Amino acid sequence: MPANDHPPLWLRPAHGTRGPKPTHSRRDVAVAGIRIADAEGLDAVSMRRIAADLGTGTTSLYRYVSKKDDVLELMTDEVMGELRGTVLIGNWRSDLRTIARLLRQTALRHPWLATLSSGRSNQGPNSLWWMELSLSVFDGMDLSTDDMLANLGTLSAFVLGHVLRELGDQEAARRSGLTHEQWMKQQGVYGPTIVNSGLYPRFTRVINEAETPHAADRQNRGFEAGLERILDGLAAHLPTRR
Amino acid sequence: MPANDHPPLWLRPAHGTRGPKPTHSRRDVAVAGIRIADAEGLDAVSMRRIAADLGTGTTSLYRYVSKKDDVLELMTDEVMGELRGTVLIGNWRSDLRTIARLLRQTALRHPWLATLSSGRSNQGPNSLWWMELSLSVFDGMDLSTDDMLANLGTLSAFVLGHVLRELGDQEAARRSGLTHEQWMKQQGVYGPTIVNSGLYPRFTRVINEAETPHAADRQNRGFEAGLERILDGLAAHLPTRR
DNA sequence: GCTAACTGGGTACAGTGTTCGCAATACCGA
DNA sequence: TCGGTATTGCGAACACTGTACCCAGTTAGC
Repeated sequence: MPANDHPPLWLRPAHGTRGPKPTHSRRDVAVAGIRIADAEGLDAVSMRRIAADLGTGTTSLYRYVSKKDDVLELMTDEVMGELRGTVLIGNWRSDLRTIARLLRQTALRHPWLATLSSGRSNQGPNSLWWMELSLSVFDGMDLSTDDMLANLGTLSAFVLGHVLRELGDQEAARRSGLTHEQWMKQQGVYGPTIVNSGLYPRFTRVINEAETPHAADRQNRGFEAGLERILDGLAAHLPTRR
Repeated sequence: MPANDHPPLWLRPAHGTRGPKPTHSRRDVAVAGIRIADAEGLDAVSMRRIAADLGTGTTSLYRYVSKKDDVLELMTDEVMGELRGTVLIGNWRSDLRTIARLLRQTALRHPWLATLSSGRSNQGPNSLWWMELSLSVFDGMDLSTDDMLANLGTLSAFVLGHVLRELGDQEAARRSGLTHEQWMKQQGVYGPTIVNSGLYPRFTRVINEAETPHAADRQNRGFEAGLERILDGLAAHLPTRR
């Protein structure tokens, strides 16, 4: 058992009672990190950079946080705070749809969020609040906790996976300076090679037909379609009503 | 349009025809990277480390590859090669199930794979072959390419998302030196705080009931259950048979 | 055989996260 | 009111990272 040398972030008091009052707060650190990540990507978020934006010394940040991962956790939970105020109407299908859409929108607004929340699950107050709200969808239905978690897990796995692919496509298109259609059409100069090889007839067809109209909101429609299919699938195994 | 200073990996010839024969191959580099990543995690994969394992100079690697991202792409495609030889039986539901399971098993065997394939889509020959195989599931059904992509997208988004969560849980448990049950039960010493706060009654119930028997294969059952629900959902919108 | 292309690899540079030590500060108990 | 002590801010330093640049040695094509 490799004893953690640092106690978990959310257990440690934000600051002591003895010495001088801290100049900033954990929230300041999180907000600065979010601003940088939104504007320049997650890679631009470094301790030195955050400190510079905050106008403080680099290693002063370690008074608020014991490792960089803590900063990322703070950022994640701060963003999850944007979901506070969400109200559900009491119909599981409609509520799960709302949850999925809000999650996606938040993740698209902060393109680094999905990457971060891929791995570890956040324990911050806002994340816990969101978890609690999500669980409340099943209030009154007679489900085991395992079933509730399985349902939520399936849904959020879909949302997470879908958003990650959306963002991947966006970045690929952006970094080649092409629109989605142009990019699909020639796959970054690689397309012709794929087509000409003759090895991938079906994929070739996908490339060639990639110029359907209104492709701008293809992602939206793809998400909505997938979401409905998932809700259909869940419905088949859930009590009929509530 | 930020012109790419480096041509795409798969377009450049692996080596020239003029000078001395290269000592190693791209494949050697990929395999070395995979060995390191499997054994010590993705963070342990550095250019210096790969070079050391290969018994060559660090910067010599840049004869095979123009940036580290290329190495990661090579690693991904090499692993996708493990899926060659997959045979489908011609029933879409059964075939999609096979695809999802194989994808998950591969991603669990190489815990870094899901993280990598989150973002950009791989263009390597093995990845293309797998894409082609996946598309072949819909042979004979009369689907638009958009529908085919939407279906595959929903499925693979679920697999990716689910595997990422599995791996996240595994690592969280491993890094705290606890079993999944113990970890769920006390959330790394944080659980009691959550419970005592009284703010999260539903989540508290989840924590308290987290000690169901046979929890070892909970992930397996969760995956299979979610998978079937997704297939159910797809079935509702697909032509009846093939 | 000569030239041009190519490979191997050392050096160097600008970053990174994080530990350590020290001065300044402000609360707590006496 | 006055130490004593916990706490903050922060510069210096360390061990890393990816990779651009350079040069020597090697081989294929003309």
